[in-house]
Amino acid sequence: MDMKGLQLSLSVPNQASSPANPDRAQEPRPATQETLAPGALLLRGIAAAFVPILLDDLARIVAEAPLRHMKTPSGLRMSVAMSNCGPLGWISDRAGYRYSALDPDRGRPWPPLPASFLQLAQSAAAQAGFPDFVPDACLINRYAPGAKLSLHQDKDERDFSAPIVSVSLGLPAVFLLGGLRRADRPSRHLLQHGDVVVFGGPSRLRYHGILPIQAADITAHPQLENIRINLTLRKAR
DNA sequence: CAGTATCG
DNA sequence: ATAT
Repeated sequence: MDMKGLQLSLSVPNQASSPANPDRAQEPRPATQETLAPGALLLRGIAAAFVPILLDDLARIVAEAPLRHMKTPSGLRMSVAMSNCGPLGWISDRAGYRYSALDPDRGRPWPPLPASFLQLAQSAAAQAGFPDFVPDACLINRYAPGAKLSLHQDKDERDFSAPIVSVSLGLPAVFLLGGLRRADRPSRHLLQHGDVVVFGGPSRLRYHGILPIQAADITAHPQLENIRINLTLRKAR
């Protein structure tokens, strides 16, 4: 049977609807914000004005520190390709999850955190009630169609008082936001190009994840053809 | 357990 | 959805 047709006909609970008018599908969306949970805020479209400089900086970063598929501690390949910038980078291998000042693939420091990343993250954090956010790590995630990130907690940082700031570019994704226990049923939220999620305070340790990405035609940015890029800024130390 | 396999 |  045609499972794709069936899935397209099903509504996704708790998920925002897409624009009905195709002519407006890639217009800049007005900046709106939605509280997903206490301490978790979705800022729709706020990265739009930053996109050209973000992509320019991103191209230089991944030219120096290439995206790669890390391994889980159990030795399995992650479907999301990752790199980092900033003083610290999140890495995963058989030795576990941790932050490292050196890119293990190159034996060199990660590229610097660009001003564009820092300014966007601090602006988003301030709007969410975290005016003093100073990230020291940015994880870069590249999702091709089919890539996903199953439900997990960000708990490798020393300082849980700082929020996580997550920037979405390119293909849309369904974001799962769970509770503090893995068994808590997640809510679902559509993340689109230019959206930023900030989660901190009582939501800092919520389980979260991304459903498998679906291919689509976004057309606006050749660098984002058929991929989703997620920038996740953190204070690791 | 940031993945995958298997089950009803 | 559930085990791991």
